[in-house]
Amino acid sequence: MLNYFIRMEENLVIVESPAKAKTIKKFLGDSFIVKSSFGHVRDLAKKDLGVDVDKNYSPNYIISPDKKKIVAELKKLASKSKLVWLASDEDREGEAISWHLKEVLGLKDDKIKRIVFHEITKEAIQKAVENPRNIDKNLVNAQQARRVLDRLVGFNLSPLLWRKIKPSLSAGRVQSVTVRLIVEREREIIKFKSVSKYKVIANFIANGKVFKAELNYKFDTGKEAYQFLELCKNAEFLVEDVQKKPSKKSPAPPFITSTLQQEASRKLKFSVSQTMRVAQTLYEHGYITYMRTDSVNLSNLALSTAKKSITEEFGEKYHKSRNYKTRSKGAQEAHEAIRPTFINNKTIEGTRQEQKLYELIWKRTVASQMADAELEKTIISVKTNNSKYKFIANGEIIKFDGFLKLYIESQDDENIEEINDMLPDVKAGQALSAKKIEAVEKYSTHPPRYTEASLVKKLEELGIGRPSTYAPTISTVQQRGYVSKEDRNGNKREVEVYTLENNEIKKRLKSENYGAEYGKLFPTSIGMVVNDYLIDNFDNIMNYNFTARIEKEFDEIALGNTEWTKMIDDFYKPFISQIEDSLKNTTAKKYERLLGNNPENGKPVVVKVGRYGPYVQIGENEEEPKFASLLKEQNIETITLDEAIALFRLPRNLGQFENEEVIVAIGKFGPYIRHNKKFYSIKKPDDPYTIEYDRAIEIINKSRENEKLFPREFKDAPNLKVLKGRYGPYISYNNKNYKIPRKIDPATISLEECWDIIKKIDNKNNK
DNA sequence: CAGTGAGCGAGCTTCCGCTTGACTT
Repeated sequence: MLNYFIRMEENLVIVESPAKAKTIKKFLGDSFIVKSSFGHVRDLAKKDLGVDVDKNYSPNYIISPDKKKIVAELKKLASKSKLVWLASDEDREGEAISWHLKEVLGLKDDKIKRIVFHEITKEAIQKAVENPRNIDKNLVNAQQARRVLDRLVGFNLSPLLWRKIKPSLSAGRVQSVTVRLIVEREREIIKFKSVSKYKVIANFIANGKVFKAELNYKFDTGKEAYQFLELCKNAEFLVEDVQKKPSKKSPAPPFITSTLQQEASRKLKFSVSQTMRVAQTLYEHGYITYMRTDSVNLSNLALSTAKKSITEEFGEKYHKSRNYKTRSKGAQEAHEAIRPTFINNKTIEGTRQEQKLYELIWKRTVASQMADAELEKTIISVKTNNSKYKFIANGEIIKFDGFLKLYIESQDDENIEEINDMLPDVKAGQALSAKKIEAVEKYSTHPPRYTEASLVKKLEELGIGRPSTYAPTISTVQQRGYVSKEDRNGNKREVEVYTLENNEIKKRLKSENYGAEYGKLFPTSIGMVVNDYLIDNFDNIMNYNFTARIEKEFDEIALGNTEWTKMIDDFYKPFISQIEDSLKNTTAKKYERLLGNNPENGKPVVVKVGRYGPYVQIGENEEEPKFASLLKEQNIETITLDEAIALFRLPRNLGQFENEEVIVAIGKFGPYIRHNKKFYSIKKPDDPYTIEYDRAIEIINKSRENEKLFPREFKDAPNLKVLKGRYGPYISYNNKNYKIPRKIDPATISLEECWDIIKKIDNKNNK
């Protein structure tokens, strides 16, 4: 068929991912060996800057330590092959991977062929093999510029922070702007003042049907709302206008990395990293296409199988072929959208999580090829004879469900308007009677804090970061202590409700929860300090458009219009003088805030940020000021005087037990009792501020008894033991270990439960 | 990992993007 198929093993094909290698092997026959490089094989040396800024930014590349083995293997195979096909992805990073491979394997130009394909089908691969090209050095240079710039920024800014703020901190083009987003959102929330307004909803009756309509005005006070209801007592309600409008909804495009992360978060409550882990498994099993992509493109094969699948299951009317266009900034489109490899497989074998994520991908992919939903929207406006305000009723009915049969995209927005499904058939001029009219006090809500997934959405909109880095970036900013993912208990408040019913107005108070947060990203005190320092001194790099701007310059390099070293030089010269200037002339603002005076002794209470993080100090310029660290969930910008003083109520010394002191305090992992160098955690409903001596001893004794239980043995199973180890409780059986799930208490676990766990884990491993 | 907050200074930390293991509990 092809000239290259001459002798066994004359061709070596190198791709980036081993799963891809496996698939391609099937399409290519015996004369091709297909191997993977596992991504980049070389990177800038890490021990210093890795770039010689005095020698025209010459990069010092070394083979990454974890790639030494694979490089040696590839070298050996390459030397035995006649041709080496470099088949890494068709984008900036992929081109660079091919070039680095050519360099480290010492390959001459006439021994390599550069090929690319966007989908893994026999046709696409054959076409690629028939159309080889050379390595695009301009594109490689664009990658070198990207790499070198990130290194110059990161390895100059970070040491500056070590000097000015605290060791081991970090800064970079992506992470620092990520932290900025979270800090600025938090400050908006701190500034936000919630106000309440009165929203009026009427339940009208027409043609024997009840429907809801909202007043087109919200009252500022309960008094005004009350006065309006008074007017409604004897009012006539007339239909002023009825509008009917056809409308339609279209399905969302197939998944890319960021949208998969968002939907898995909203629909399945997966964290961003969890989504990627599960998707990786699906990919490795061949169930889905590659999961790190920014392309919404579907292969022709996928389009035709989706069509077949939809027509067979729902009928021809439900199918509509669609090609989506990628709209995100800086997309490089080396892959397809994330879709099932075989669209006729509705379900797969695997863990519950794998099945759920697969089902989500399947539905989204198929729905994207389905017909629009056809709706009819109705708006009825109702006027009264003694007020200028009007009631508006919104109705929406589905005339044809189309893609909605399969998939509805979730929204982040929590304030969804009330919409009637079917409205009664009323005519202009028709009189209505009001069954009930209610004015409810509604508080405005602050801008929402970011979740991991909504942060990814924002980063993608700004063109910052890549599909392969969203999850790692989120974990980096948390590891550095700039951001933490937390839950917050809400508070209760009472809202006023005025109800007009049977010509009588009643007032009542309704209690509601507000301010509860789940899995939201909060900036830490140190995150805020570092952010402010960077914005003060490096506003260019901290600008949300910085990445977009340099991306344009990388594009010029890729087109061959700019020398990459020239672009870097233009950036570096002013940047390094900013760095030198900051080293000499700046100090990070010492954060200090006076909260007030301690009511007990009148001494000033101040929040500060020190070497070990944020703390409160009582008494200044004294021989012995008192210190206390802020709790994990407290922030220097929001802590109050009362909260600060409460910190000094701990540690508490409850007295002596067995000749050792019993101390209660709050540590890194929450409240604890310390006794004789051992720690016992205090769990709710016990409270470290109020717990008494007797109860503390009880906790110590209970924990001791609990310890005595281990190792637990069962007389019916001599080679089975329940143990507690470094990573938590586990079962040891026939020299194999099995983790005990968190929801099962190892102190009371039964033998049957042990067998269950063993069976489940063994089954999973055998698959 | 459990209690620090002065200052000195050895030696360490750090970036973004491409990809999976090896961890075993």
